[in-house]
Amino acid sequence: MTNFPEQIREWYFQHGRKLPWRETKDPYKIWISEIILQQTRVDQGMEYFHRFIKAFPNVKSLAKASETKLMQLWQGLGYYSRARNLQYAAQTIVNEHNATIPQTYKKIKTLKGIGPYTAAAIASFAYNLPHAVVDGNVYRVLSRIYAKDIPIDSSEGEKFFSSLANELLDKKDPATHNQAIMDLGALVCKPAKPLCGHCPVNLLCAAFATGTQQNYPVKGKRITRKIRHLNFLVFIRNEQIVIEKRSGNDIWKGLFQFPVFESTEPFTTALIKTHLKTKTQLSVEVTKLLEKKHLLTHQELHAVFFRVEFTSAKDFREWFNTTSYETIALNRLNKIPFPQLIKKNLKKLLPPCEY
DNA sequence: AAGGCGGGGCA
DNA sequence: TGCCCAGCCTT
Repeated sequence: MTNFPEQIREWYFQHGRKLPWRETKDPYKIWISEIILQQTRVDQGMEYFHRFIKAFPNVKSLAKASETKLMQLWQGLGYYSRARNLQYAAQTIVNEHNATIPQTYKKIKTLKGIGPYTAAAIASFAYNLPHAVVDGNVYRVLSRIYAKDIPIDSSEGEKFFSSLANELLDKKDPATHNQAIMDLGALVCKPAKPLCGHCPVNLLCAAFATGTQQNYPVKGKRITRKIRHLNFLVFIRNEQIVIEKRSGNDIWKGLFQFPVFESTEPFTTALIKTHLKTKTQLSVEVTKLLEKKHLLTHQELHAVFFRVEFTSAKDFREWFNTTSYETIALNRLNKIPFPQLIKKNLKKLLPPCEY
């Protein structure tokens, strides 16, 4: 296996991807790209990267950004805690590191949102330090080459593949080596239908030798989807619509939504009406606008949108003043960061209007 | 050690 | 539909 690094290095120079964050040694840009690319495909993250760097070209501008602006730039990318942690880390860098990104693996890893993978990525790409990256690509490549049955999502697996990756690492050029093994995973050693005929290390691969590529990597945990029923209430008055910001330890933290009631069973229009009457002591008209099933990795959301109308403006004001909701003009809705579930259905939910 | 966190692409 | 993606944080 001694020539593994040479083989993938050679292959990388010929077939590797040209990516904007590879054209620079600026640790800030590399950091941003790595956070965006956590659990995110390169294609999906590309535009976000450009917009983000344009809006926040350096650590200081990111540190002092408004939360809304931040979430707006992240809107649609998912895993929103990444954005909040990113800003938290930027503030740490400004306050404790003189606005300079730390230059050792250990110090980099103490920053919020930076784990073993991202610390190794920044350390190697920006400073050429000898730390092997271990991401989904690396797990797949190494587990196939060695036909290793240890589940990659166990602590034993993490330890095994991390130390293996570091043994194989080309210490003379860690940056290129790390890029090479990840590109090999992304372009050739793909999850389904790997292109083993084009693989520079197929003769070293135990899985290829036995035709068992599909058996690797081995995973232990199963994903189960939790079913939730979200009943969104659409209140509109005088070209204003009621919204609220999501908080707590739940999905979409920091994004906005319409007032919502969650239920264990589907809610009907009548149930919503009763529910509101108990809660507000006021009578309202309720009409169902739209039903949508929305899948997340770990949750199956059944969303129903209801239009709610108070019989009088006075009632609306009295009710509204007892809540912690906000209102926003309909024509300013595009400034508000919403989850994709809401963003994608705005046109169907609202009266014709310029948004 | 386990569970939670988005959204999109692909077979 | 299920799996995967340049993973990490909290409990």
